[in-house]
Amino acid sequence: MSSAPESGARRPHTGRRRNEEARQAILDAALRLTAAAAGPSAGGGDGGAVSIDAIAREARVGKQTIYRWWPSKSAVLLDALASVAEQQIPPSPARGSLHADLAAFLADTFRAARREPTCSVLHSLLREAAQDPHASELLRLHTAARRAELRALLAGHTSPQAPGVDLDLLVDQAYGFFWYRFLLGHAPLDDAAAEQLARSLAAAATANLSACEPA
Amino acid sequence: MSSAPESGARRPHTGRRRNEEARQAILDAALRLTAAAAGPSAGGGDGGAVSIDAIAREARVGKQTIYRWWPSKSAVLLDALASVAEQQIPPSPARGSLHADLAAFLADTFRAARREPTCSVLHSLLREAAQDPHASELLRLHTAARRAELRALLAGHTSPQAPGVDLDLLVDQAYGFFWYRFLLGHAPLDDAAAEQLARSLAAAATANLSACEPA
DNA sequence: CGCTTGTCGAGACTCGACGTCTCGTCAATA
DNA sequence: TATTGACGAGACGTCGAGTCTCGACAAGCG
Repeated sequence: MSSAPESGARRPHTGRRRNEEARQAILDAALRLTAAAAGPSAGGGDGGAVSIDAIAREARVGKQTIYRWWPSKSAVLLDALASVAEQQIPPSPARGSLHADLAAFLADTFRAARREPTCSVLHSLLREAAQDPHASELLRLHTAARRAELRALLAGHTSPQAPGVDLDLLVDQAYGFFWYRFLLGHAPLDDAAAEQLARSLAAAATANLSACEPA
Repeated sequence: MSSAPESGARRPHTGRRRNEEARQAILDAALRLTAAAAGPSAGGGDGGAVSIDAIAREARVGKQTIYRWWPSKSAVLLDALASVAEQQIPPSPARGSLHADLAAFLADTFRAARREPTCSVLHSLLREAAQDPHASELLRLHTAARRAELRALLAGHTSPQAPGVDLDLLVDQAYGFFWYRFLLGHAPLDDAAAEQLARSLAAAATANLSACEPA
């Protein structure tokens, strides 16, 4: 994440400066290769493995230059994703009903995850997260902001402190659904799915703590 | 999966037979090592990487003996998991309310995933699934039965063919929630979580297609 | 009994990736 | 101008996957 390390105690910073072009080249190469490895023909985008060596070669950069600024491949991918995601997801729209806001939020999320190179990078990130607890932590931190957005959206629509409704539970239902389908690919993550999921979550959120037994 | 390959056209089967002890030793070694690699002290159970070489060494078996019968490490782990899961999850209990049945089902699932060596093996499986589409397919197939159980449970309680309620959506919400928390580990998968998730899903299932706008 | 077939344990082998290390070079500061 | 530190390039050690070969062994068949 921290591609610009904390200069901490205001060091005089003698010596050669960091090459900004190299940084961009590395990030771009990571995006390009990850998307390409997903298969130029197959649109699946499962993000075939991309090695650090390949990124360095593609970026015309020494491998050490990567390891000097990023602790792991996950960190590089996360930075690369951040450089793309800035102009990916539109800001939260006007406030309508809970169901409408939810549907819009989820549809935006799903749509961003369908686009390249985001799709392939997310796959690679998921792979790293499953492998390395440290990468898992990084991914958690990186998605925390978006999670908080969803949580705030839910909180803004439910009755204040309605007991029996755990917002974190709903957030995990939403993002769990997303990552689950994203990983397994057994069902689509399209606008229809976003719409249905929004309806389901809205129903769960509004049914506060009333006993749910239909009989 | 097919540790007993299709004999197909009824071959006469000349030559030495498969060593059943070796098969068991491999499965046991896979379970033992995966659980051990998770950290004997730390109860996290994130399932540190276990190599095929290590399994072969632990099982006192040639590496080729593993590759002869299983196509990949995932297949070995899946078989090992299956040999454990048989006596892990109790059969579906008596039918009560939707909420009660759901809570019982989820609690059983979560509980099984907390036990060793299941926990570590699931982590390894998740890692493999994220890496290799083929492993992902294997995992999907292996969990299909349990998914179908949950789907049947839901179908048995909801009004027949209630429009607007997509059972697959609910199943993905449940299992997505499970895998999401299992991967990230940011929140517990305990009985309380199962109870809350059951309530949320039951609410979503019973609120059929009525417009969910509270306003 | 031998011959054939196919598995067994063991280990050497290639291949690819990770991460470290060392060059000689180059830019910026002091 | 000397020092400092990033730069490209690439060698290196390590590890795991998967393949291959080897001699030994166990079954069926003639």
